Amino acid sequence: MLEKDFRQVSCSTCHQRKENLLGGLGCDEISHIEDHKSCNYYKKNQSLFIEGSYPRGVFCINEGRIKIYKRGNEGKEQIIQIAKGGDLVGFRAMFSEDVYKVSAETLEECNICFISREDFLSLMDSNPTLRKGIIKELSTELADRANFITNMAQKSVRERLAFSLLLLMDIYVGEPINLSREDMANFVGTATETLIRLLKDFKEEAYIETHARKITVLDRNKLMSIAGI
Amino acid sequence: MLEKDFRQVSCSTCHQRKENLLGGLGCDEISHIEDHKSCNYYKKNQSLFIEGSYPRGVFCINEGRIKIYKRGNEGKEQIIQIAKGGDLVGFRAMFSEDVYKVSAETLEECNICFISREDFLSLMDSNPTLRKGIIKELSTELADRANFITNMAQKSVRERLAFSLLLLMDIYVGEPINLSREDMANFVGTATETLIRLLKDFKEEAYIETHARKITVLDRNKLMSIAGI
DNA sequence: CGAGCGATTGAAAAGACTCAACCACCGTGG
DNA sequence: CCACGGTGGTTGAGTCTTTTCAATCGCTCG
Repeated sequence: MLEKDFRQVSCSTCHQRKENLLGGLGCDEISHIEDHKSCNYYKKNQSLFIEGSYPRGVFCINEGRIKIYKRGNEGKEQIIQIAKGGDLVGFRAMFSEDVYKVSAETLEECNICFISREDFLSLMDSNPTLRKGIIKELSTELADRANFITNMAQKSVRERLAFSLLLLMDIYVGEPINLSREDMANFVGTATETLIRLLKDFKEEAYIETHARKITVLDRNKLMSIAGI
Repeated sequence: MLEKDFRQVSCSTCHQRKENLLGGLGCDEISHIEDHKSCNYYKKNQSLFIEGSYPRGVFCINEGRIKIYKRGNEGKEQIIQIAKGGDLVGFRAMFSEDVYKVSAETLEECNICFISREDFLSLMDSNPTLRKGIIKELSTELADRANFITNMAQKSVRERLAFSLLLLMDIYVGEPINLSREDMANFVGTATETLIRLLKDFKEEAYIETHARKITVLDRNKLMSIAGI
């Protein structure tokens, strides 16, 4: 269904760009990126980058969703974040001058542009708006992660699931949440079986409904009260 | 013992500054800060800032340790980070143009300088080195927190305790770890009683020794293997 | 010396995980 | 067209870690 979009995207007309961190660029800057970026189609479950490799640039998601995750000692994934169209991904490691500490993989078919490290950094040097946007973004995510840590440490799995479903609603706007049970468990931070049992509870209590793997939230307020918001 | 340091500190001779993010400042910049900063002595358990308030500047710790924490729904603290002499604290919320999402409180007697928001931001505008340092710091902490989240989600309390003790060794260099059991439990993310029981285990297995509340690590390697490093 | 807080211990309960089995759907190849 | 194999989803049962609640201890500070 997305076939029409799976081709070279133009930054100058890209609606995603206008809303994201690159929204404040000038015409000359855009045309420079336009000439230097590459634009690629990704299949489901394809890797963008993996933990331990060196960053070569940033990914600008045009269409599709990707998971950012970290592997624990037993190889189990912990999903840290799910990014969607419009999000910039992979720039953190570039700044820390270190290898990636997380991995990124598509959750569905994606269309993603790539801007090289050099181009992006020089853009940042010359554009204070972009710079401030990046710093603000980093700071906001830092606060999000402090919250994530606190949730992990103090909330029950049931509470975390409610919280996660609310987060996922903002990532799957206007469509049902569509994640494998395993990915969802790795996002909530629990075992797949536990996740399934709790989803069943929520379904029986009519907070959500499911069609195959797809989940629709029916009672947002109730989930908020369970999550403790 | 620290009485001698509890007075006005000079940035130009401050050893902490030379090692931290402000190490790359020029003479004129330093003297400007020198004139505008304030320097304060804090007692133990004093608050630097609390969640929900607006940031008015950054704190530069000259001496002493502070905890950065977030309160969960039941009011329980989750310690996100422990900062020590030389660390800059409280600048993240300044960039996100939002209220603090965490609180900060001294763990012991401290000597802390304060630089106003305006001074710090103008310094950042004019000094690319500082700017890059800040961005790098934010990125590094983001990676640390991804790791923290993964630990919380996947490791047992025993493993997390071993990991936390190793982190604390780097914060209490050359002296025993000195935290209340409750603070330590809130750092590890567990109940105080559970923490105490596990400390007892570690003591019986001779990985650590304790004198009153103070903890000395005896077998670093063993802790590393327990933590899974 | 007494109050009170932090530290410690014990016992019971609860939450979550593991393991094992089963089901359901889907695409493939005969 | 259908049997087959495989993956992902679901369920059950038992176990174990961790929490909770309650009680005691011990030290420090007025």
